[in-house]
Amino acid sequence: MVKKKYFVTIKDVAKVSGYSINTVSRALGNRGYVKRETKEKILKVASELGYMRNCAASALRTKRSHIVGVVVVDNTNPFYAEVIKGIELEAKKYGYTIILINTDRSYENEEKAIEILLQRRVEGLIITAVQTRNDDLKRLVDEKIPNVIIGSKFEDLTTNYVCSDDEKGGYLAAKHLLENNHRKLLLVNAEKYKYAAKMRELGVRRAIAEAREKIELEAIYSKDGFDNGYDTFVKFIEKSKTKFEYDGIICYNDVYAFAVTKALKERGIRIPEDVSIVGFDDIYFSSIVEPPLTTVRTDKSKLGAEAFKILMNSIESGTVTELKLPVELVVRNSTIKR
Amino acid sequence: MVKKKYFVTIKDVAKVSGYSINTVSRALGNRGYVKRETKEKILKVASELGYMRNCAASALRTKRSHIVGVVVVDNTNPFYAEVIKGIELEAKKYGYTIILINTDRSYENEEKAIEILLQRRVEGLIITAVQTRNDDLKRLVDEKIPNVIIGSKFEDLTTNYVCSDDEKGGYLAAKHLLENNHRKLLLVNAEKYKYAAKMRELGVRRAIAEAREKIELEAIYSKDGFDNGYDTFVKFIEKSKTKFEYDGIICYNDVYAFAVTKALKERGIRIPEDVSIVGFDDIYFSSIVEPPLTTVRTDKSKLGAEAFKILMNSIESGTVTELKLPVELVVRNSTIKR
DNA sequence: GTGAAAGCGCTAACAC
DNA sequence: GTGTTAGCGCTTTCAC
Repeated sequence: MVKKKYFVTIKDVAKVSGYSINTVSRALGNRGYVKRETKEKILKVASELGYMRNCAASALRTKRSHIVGVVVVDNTNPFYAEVIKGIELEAKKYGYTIILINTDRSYENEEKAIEILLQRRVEGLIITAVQTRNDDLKRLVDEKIPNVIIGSKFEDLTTNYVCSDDEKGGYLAAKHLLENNHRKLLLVNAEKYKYAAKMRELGVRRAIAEAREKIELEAIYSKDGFDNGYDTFVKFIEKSKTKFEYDGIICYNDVYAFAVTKALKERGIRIPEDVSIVGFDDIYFSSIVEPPLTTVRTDKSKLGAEAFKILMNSIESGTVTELKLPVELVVRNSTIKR
Repeated sequence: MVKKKYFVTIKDVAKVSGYSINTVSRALGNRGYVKRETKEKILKVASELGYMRNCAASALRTKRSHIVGVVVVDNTNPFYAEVIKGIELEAKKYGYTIILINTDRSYENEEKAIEILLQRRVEGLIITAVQTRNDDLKRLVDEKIPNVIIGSKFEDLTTNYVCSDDEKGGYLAAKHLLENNHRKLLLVNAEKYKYAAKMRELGVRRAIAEAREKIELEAIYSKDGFDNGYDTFVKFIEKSKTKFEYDGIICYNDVYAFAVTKALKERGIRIPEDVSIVGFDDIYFSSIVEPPLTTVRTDKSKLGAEAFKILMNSIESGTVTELKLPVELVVRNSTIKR
């Protein structure tokens, strides 16, 4: 057995300093009236003894854990990774820490994650939802447990939301291609049940509807991830026996764009000479790949930071906020004028 | 003020079920003797009332928080992201959760992170160290707080370590180039104070020492990250007025390799025709970029999972473990026979 | 098998 | 300003 480390308690500090437990508690907690020199003496003793406050104990007493739960689909996804970073950094400023749980895209895991976090008495939850079901989230809302959903929205659920302006993003992507004389577009979208997929497609279609000329648009839908995107796209282009005829492809996100790029390159189709590609998110690697990817930039760490702030507000004052962060088109070399 | 949510306690369950607090506790905790039907009754009441155990309370009582602290340099770095995922997944299996803190490469932040986590009474810490100083880690070891260090090693610190076989990796990378008739090598390494950088270079030099022919090797050192790697490399090649003359480049990791690739492409130097490039880590994007990167694969999520298991052992039995995970050369198209 | 009582480390209410 | 007391929700002796 490892030699158990015993921590110094305020009781120890009280004994050594000669003050009562209570006075020590107040001195250490910067709260209530304590004579300045008393406080200094206590602080000195505390630091000499190596006192370290026990958060579990004070959480139990005050009913505030200063922990928030963060539930994401996959922390290795560059998008979520940035979001997490934003949350963590902001939380630090408020004296909060985060417990992170991955759901790996499974509703059951999401449910379990929430359960675990509630047992830990997190003060609130920030969730990037799996989106296949949302009973677990409904329950959160019903039980008035502060939460904010990042990146999606449920019509049947009134709660805090933070997302990017996906519709606008889709619009900008399509507009960019149209302005550069693309006429046959392909949308490689994520599955339709996803809120962001729906909104991005809506934006794309709005841009097309606004166009004076006749624009062709085809849409295909793929499960998440590079491999799924690749497979879906390859199947699609191999099904149509004719030569690849689109002059512009809008992808659900940058990872999809990488997958599409790979498939095209393998078939000798050049980017951007033969076909332009637009991504979404502007993850780190999008500026590095060849050709650098034109994409709709979302502010991922801000998404996280804002989510945290909104959560704090919700905890303090029960406010309900829906925030839509602006997006921005970043033109690089994967698109060209036709 | 938000309507405070009150949680059901075992006291409530006791009152409703008619049993004592204690019996309820035992029934719920699967511990001690409880008659089967009593237990069933209690479980039923608990679930009806929506009872949810308060971890903070039991942690206070049992002195086991079932939380481990995870301190990383940057959770968005694809390498660390995978490590975190490995830790989190393994922790879940053991009924543990993780609190994540980024240090952003600052020793002060690392120190603060550890302090915060100890206040939360985590049972142990898993740390990817900043490596510029290690007094904070020494203190952990001195105070017998279970910890494991991932990816580096301090000669003056006896504790648990998990890392990849960096020396072997460097060796494999260099060997691969040598076997393919490369004769003028460049090593674009990380800063020398980093353990992994040192070991990888050692491996590279061992391979060269074993070679029968005369091999030229130059080494340059760069701070971490794509931009730093790019700047350092560009400065290096622009300093030497002559034409770029290396036929093989070994990079500290894949991100460095991407940076080098970019700089070379911009100068019309072709990969692999003019120069071969080898990376390290095999992060997700290495197989996607053009050309797909030859690299030394490390098992990142396993690094995390093993670290967690070792931490558990250390907590339970005070064992001290040093684990070196095997690496493997993944040959792709960025290297070629000369 | 079950219950009563004490206490983990801390904070809050109320005396003094 | 400071001390006394009670109690957060749980587990752990130790009776019965």
